[in-house]
Amino acid sequence: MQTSTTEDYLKAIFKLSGTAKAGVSTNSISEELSTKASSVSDMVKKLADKQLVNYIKYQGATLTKEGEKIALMVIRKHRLWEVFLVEKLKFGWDEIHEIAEQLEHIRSPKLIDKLDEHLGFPKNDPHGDPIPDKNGVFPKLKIFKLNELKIGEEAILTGVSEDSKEFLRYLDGVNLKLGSEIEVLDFFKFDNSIQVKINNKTELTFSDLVSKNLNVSKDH
Amino acid sequence: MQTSTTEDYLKAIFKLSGTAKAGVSTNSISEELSTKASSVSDMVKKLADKQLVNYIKYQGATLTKEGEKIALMVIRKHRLWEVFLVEKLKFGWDEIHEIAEQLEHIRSPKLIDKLDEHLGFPKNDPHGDPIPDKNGVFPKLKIFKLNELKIGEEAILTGVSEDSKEFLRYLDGVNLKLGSEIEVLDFFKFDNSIQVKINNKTELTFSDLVSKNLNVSKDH
DNA sequence: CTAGGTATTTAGACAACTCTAAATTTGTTT
DNA sequence: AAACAAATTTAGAGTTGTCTAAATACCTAG
Repeated sequence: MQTSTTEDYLKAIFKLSGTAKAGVSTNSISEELSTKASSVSDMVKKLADKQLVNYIKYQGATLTKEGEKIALMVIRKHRLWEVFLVEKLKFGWDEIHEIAEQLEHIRSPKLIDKLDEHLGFPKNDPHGDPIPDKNGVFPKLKIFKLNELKIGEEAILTGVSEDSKEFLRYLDGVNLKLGSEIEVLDFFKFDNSIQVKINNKTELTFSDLVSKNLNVSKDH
Repeated sequence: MQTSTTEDYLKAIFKLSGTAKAGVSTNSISEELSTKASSVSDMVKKLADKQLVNYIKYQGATLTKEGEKIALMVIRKHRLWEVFLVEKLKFGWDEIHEIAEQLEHIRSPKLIDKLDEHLGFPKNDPHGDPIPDKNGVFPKLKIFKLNELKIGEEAILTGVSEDSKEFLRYLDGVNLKLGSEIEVLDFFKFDNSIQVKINNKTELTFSDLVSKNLNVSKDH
């Protein structure tokens, strides 16, 4: 059975593997986990001993099948707990991350399956990120950035990339929620701002920065 | 901020303080926590450094005000999570202890208050044990053993002393639940068995062993 | 009141993880 | 290709909590 530190490392490596296919660098892991590179070096060696990562000195780490499986289960737990915190306990989007960081390490397969059921088998967490199923499969529906849409297209908000408190509060302020419908009315090339209509009611304009951080899926 | 090991020690000392007013012995703590006496000796010294227990060599430990406060909060969390597991996730009585042992260490005051609210501010956990309120106050209502009642008295089941799986399954089998009403019909001195009527419907006889392990409170 | 057994504490070591400081590798730049 | 900077690894040590084995204190029976 692995410790919660092990789970944190695997999760970090999984997250950082997203973009690059090469090994994840020691430095990037240390940054992700707020530790020192030397600690990472040590730990990654130990994870390799346990067959959870592949590691070649100076060339970074990748997850093994087993390591990836564990990472996916931790992510599943994290996201399901986030749904619980928002849907059942009425927490705000911006308060749940640190609590879920703790809850994700609770060990009980039965617990997580019952939680999943209790929540109605949600497909996405409150940030719109997909929740792996019990076999570790992601229900991937294609996600766009709002600024990638064309004029006239409609989409629904499925998540945000940036999750600083300020940003989430701003969204709350303009009454934009997960599942809100967004229609692209116009696009201003000179500053890349975008004019939208929300839920067929409110018209407003987002800066480039905002629209880049809104994840949407096209309205079937 | 204390580690979860610290919380385990404080909880154990609190539990063991229940009966005796003298210091809790090293040996009893080591038994309660399944560690060695030498480890306890070490740890208790450290807890004393942190002002969480009073400790005199060879005379055992007692909780300080601060130590007791922490112990009560851990117990509060443990019992609230137990209620959650049974009421919301539909776990059986006999499956929840080890999961709650993990959940009790989640650190977030806001979480536990919201959970309390979500559950409707329960006064007792699924075993009938009282849940300390957010100030650490126990809602103590007097609890009797079933075999302490007199013929003709009525009471409701508030908990069990013995919580082995076998015992809990037995109770399930005879459809006895928390809150069930129990009326004492007769008492047989020769083997101390007791005849009762449950919920004004079913009549049955409990052995001495069973009735000793059923905690009830008198029906107002 | 003393011998012997039990409870407790000390001493020394280990496992998991962390850090700082120093050494080494890699890769870039001229 | 040499030299420098950045990234990475190694060495050595600290923390928390655990253990075994040995030493010590306590207590009770004779």
